[in-house]
Amino acid sequence: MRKPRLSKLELQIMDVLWSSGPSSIRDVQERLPGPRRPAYTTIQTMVYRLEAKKVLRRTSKVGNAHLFEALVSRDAAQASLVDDFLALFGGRMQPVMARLIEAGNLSEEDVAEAEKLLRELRRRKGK
Amino acid sequence: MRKPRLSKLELQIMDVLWSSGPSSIRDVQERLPGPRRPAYTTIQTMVYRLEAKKVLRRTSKVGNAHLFEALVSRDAAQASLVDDFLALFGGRMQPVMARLIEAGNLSEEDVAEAEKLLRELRRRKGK
DNA sequence: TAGCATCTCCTACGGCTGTAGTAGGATGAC
DNA sequence: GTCATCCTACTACAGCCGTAGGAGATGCTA
Repeated sequence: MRKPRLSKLELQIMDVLWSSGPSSIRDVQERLPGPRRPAYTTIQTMVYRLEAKKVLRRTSKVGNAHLFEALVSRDAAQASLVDDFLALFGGRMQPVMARLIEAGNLSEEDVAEAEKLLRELRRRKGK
Repeated sequence: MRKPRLSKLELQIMDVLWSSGPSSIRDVQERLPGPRRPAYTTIQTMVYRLEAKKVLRRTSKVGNAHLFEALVSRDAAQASLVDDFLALFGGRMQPVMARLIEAGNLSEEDVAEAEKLLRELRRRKGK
């Protein structure tokens, strides 16, 4: 599976598919967040392009409307996102963490959670 | 100061200015990493655009070459980067951390460092 | 001062993203 | 059956990014 490289709007669209399963264009458009929601045909264009990129595909029809489902997992897409992001920082985590903490985005609970995950991972690997 | 929103190449260019101080276009082009380095005029175009966006400015001349210096700090640029990145995850840190750890990007040292930073921040704020 | 190297400034273009309109086919309600 | 509604498929366009070439000015060197 190749790297997806999805934009913000593309991710929002995929989020609907990941959360709600196979959906029509209308479904996607209506479930998009915020008051400044793009027009129906805007979503349609993006969905068609995602289809061309094999990020999603048509499955079945309901009435004359197509349903679309994700071909790329949320995990895979997020992994690409993280990779690209890290590359911007030269792959070094430390400045990233520093920025996250200074911006107040990273709480003590987050760090505690991270530690727990790390311990689990080590245990799994060590075994 | 507005949000910079710099692309990968723009960041690489700014990195030279942040690291080396005022530089000519030739300087920037030669200090760019990797074997697939863009042409001189490509860098020039990007620099001109960064100038139009007020991310950098001309300072002086050496011979007939202009020197350019950063108007936006590395910290500010990185902060924007982090903000945009977090927005893609809905602002929730937990999935981000999980992905970082699973990808093996986040080491125990990184987490320890994060804790230290958090403690410092708490101390500074608490006082 | 003649010539070469270097730099500036302008122009161009293809790809991607976000935006949306239009034409026409299908569906459903009456 | 007819009409409004909904959906599809296609087309268009502007902005940004990466890419770079060409024309002409400037500066260095012999």
